[in-house]
Amino acid sequence: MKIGELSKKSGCSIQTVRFYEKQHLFKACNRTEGNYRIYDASSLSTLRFIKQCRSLGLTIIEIKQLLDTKMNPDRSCTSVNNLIHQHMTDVTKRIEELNELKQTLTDMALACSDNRKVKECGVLQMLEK
Amino acid sequence: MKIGELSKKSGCSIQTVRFYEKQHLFKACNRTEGNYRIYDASSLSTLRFIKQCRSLGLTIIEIKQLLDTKMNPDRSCTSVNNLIHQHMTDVTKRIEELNELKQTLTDMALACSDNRKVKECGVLQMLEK
DNA sequence: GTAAACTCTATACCTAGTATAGAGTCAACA
DNA sequence: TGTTGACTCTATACTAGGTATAGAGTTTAC
Repeated sequence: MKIGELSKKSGCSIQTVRFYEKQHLFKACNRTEGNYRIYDASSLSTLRFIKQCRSLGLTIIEIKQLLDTKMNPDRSCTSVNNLIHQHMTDVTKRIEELNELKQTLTDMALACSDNRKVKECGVLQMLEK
Repeated sequence: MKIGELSKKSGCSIQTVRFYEKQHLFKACNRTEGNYRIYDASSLSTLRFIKQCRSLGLTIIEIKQLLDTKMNPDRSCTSVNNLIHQHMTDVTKRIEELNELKQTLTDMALACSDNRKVKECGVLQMLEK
């Protein structure tokens, strides 16, 4: 199949597919005589794998490592587990940070109301500190 | 004071200060004969205001709007309140997304353990789907 | 006088794409 | 056979919010 079909089936845009190729994440198996990229079913499943990883927030470098790891089915999968655990830690930390931020924003919102003037604005006063 | 002192007092790096200037967020009041930027106490408080806003996750454009608003002390501060409320909505949404992501990662981590081989890896199997 | 510390501009780089421009390719239809 | 439209190609620029140089000039202290 050509890139347009792959794009539709995978849900990645054409530019994204070409971008992944430039990042050495994912390569077309062949080209036509007119220089069009050609993909097969396994290209599609790799691209779906990549998409799934991206939706988890894994970076391109991490996905590259996972794809490398998949090339050696008999090795230990410890690095995969470590990656997921580390990522969970990061996400947990980020959630905590955002919860603190939300609290600050809530306090800030309570400090003012509409119908005030800029010079009396409780939000701006909090931002001065 | 010169940029190094401002940087230390504000906690923003020198490059960041110059970057904000290039973004028309913040300008040195003067230059020395040798073309060094000169700042005063009000520069410092503005920069602290900017830093505070950034720590809340406001964008540079939003901060620019806030700084503009502050120039007109007698106008209504409704836009400031709206900005904070919108930002709270965004943060809340992001927290929800990250909580879902965390759940997915947790399920994934449970699907495998160390001491398995890549071809048996529960994480990789989940990523294939 | 000179060495160290500081500052200047300009440019490139980062992530993960997105959005063009301008050219080439291919299939269908008249 | 010509041509129209859909598709694809490469290359480049842009996004946000900085960070990190290179190479030059300035200031300060000894």
